[in-house]
Amino acid sequence: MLHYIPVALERVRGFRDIYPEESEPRKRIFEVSEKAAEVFGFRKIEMPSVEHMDLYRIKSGDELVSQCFTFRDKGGRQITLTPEATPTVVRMLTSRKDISRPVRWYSFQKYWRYEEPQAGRQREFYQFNGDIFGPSSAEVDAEVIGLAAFILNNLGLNGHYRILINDRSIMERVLLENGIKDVTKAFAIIDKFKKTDRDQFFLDLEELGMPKDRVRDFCKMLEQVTPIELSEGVIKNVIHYDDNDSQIQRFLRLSKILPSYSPETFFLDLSTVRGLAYYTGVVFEAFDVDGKFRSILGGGRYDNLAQLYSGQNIPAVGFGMGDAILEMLLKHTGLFGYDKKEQKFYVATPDKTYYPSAVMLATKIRSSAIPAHLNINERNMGMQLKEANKEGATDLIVLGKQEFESNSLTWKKLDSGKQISITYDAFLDLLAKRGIGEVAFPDS
RNA sequence: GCCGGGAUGGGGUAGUGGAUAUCCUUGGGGACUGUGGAUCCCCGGACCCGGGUUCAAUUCCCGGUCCCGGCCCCA
Repeated sequence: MLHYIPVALERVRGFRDIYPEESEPRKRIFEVSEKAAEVFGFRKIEMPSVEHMDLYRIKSGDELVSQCFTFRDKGGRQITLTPEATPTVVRMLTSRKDISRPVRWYSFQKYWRYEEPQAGRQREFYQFNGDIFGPSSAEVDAEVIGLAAFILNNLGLNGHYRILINDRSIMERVLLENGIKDVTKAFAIIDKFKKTDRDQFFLDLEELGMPKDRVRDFCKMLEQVTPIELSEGVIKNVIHYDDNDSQIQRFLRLSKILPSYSPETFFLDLSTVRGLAYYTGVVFEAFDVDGKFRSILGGGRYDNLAQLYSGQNIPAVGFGMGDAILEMLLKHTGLFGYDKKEQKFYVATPDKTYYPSAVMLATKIRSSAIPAHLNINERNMGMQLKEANKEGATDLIVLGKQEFESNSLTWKKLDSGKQISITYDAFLDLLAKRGIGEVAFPDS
């Protein structure tokens, strides 16, 4: 007697089952992102699902460490499921000294975080990651940010999102000019600007040393979101610089390049600073235009991280993009579909005696990369027709006694109902000739 | 880790301190042994778990679990 234990079959909290209805549209996210990265010249890397805990202790705070899925291996080492890509990518890069630069790498894999699940946040998620290591020009920044936009545009999201851009090195100077000493702390506060109550925000800034009479103007400045090509006007108002100021010139150059990747997509937003401590230059974040969701992707320049891990000085810029918000946004905008209308055969067998011949035929069709279903149940012809429709077949082949004896096939288009008889060899001929398209139906 | 709201077949739901728990859908089978998505018929399938109150709990109370959302955080 078999007993079943219902409790043991429950899904683990924060993890999700993905059925074909979801998995198929999701496939588009992966295909589009990876294809985009490849046409930009990025090459794919694959990373382990586990790392030594110490890899994250080096650069991250207790927060991240406390969110890790950790365990001890049989040798007592502390191991964790990877919570993010960057440390591993940097580890992989610095442990190989023979790789020529610039290095363009992308990856798209699973990560784990032990935190409370909520909208767009699970304990297991996929993240796309794209980075360029080596040169640190504005052109490199632009290429990475351009890739982010290219992916979203190719998913059909053009006009549904915008990418907010800022530069931390410039912001740092702005803050210093406004009397703030602890810049890191200020970044953390500004990062929450959009969520914080205005009066509280004023107090926080004053506490960090900003004179009372500056606070209001500073706030106004943070509220502005300006098309990136108009950056110069904004920057002139917030900081003193001359023509030899390389940081400023670099950012202005970036703002001239970006619109060529995608017009009306990029905006200067001084309140975008990102919470992470290790960003050193440009930072950026993509949001849906309605502001309904959390950020779709985020990244920036992190020139010091390789130094921290290995002593090597390797400038870097990159971004990460999770699957969850993207999926929510695609659903919201009606773009979460995958109706690839491709040809699909159903091979019906009124008489199971000839089933082996049907298999041979299906194998020929399948070898041409066209899906073919076989009638693997005991069913009468009526049921087989119904099943063919249900499975989304476009074409029906009948292979029974009549066909077998005359060395032919009955071929029916399911949308029009048109039906012909064709010799087996003629069909194979059409199959062999089909190029990229469908197997042509000889319309009389 | 903290806060709020939930939980009835696979999905969506109705309802109840007591009797065979409602309806729709999905799924399986048939009407239909060589040709259509329809229709009709039949079948399967649920009160999250544990404790308490009660003669009696799916219903009321408490705890847990999970789900949804928020906080923290956002690499």
